[in-house]
Amino acid sequence: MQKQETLSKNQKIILDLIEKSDQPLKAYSILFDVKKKGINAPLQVYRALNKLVKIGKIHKIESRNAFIACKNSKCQIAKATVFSICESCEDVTEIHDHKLSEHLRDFKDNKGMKYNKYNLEFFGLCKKCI
Amino acid sequence: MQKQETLSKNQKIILDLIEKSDQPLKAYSILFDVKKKGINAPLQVYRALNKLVKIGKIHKIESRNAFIACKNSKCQIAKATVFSICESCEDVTEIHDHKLSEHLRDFKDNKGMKYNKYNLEFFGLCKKCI
DNA sequence: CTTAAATATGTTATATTATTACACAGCGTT
DNA sequence: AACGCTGTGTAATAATATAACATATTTAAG
Ligand SMILES: [Zn+2]
Ligand SMILES: [Zn+2]
Ligand SMILES: [Zn+2]
Ligand SMILES: [Zn+2]
Repeated sequence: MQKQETLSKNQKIILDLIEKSDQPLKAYSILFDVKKKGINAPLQVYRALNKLVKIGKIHKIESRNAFIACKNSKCQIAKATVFSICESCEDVTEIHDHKLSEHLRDFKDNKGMKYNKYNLEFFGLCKKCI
Repeated sequence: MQKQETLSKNQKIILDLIEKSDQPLKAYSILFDVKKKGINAPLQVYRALNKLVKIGKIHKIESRNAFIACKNSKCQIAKATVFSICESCEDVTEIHDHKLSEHLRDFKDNKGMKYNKYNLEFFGLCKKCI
């Protein structure tokens, strides 16, 4: 809650909207929804989104070009994200699995690369859609 | 090599191009390069790309909207991809790590979801860029 | 061999996603 | 006051991807 206070007007408006949705929102759908609040241009949305991603308040679902709020209060994990995505209903859930996180955090390739971030997306069918 | 034979003309042209590059190519850069071969429209490129992704000859790097050839001869793993991406020079490498693959293959969430695919992207700095 | 289904092609137009460029405002530091 | 930093507003445009339609080619079945 400490960073929340420092958000700007546009950032707050857009974060509020994303947090109210339990599913990912697309940039232009966000734009449509916030026009009534005086945000008129794509760039205003993208600027806020970029900032919110950067500080870990939201995550981008890369395979869907959509943005979802992070529910994890201790989210220093903007840099370590795992999602499950239903390919039928498009339901997206953020996964927090300690064991999996450990494995990913500790992963070393054989090229001497230094990792500071990862994003993992699982695809399949959710309970409802099986 | 058995599936290669069944590729169509456009699919072959585009796969050849991608295989000659060791780095991911973007759709419109592919389009530019294959114009001399009579492929004139984005849709012709995207159709070939979609097919090649589907049969595992290439993979899409989701965070970059780019396509890279799969070098793994036994690539039934179109549905289980891991990449390392250098955020400085944008070098991309496909990772085949047995242990990691096992963990990902065996991963079960607590929602009863049935996975059939995953994509993992590691970000950081490669040896050259550190 | 004929027919039907499935796959691929070519073309035009359009939708969707994202950034560049420019002008300026507010705030804290020096 | 001058500067750096972050944010805003606006217009224009770039980059990525798909819809819709007409036609051709390959494959599989009858
Ligand atoms: Zn999160
Ligand atoms: Zn579902
Ligand atoms: Zn591969
Ligand atoms: Zn590098």
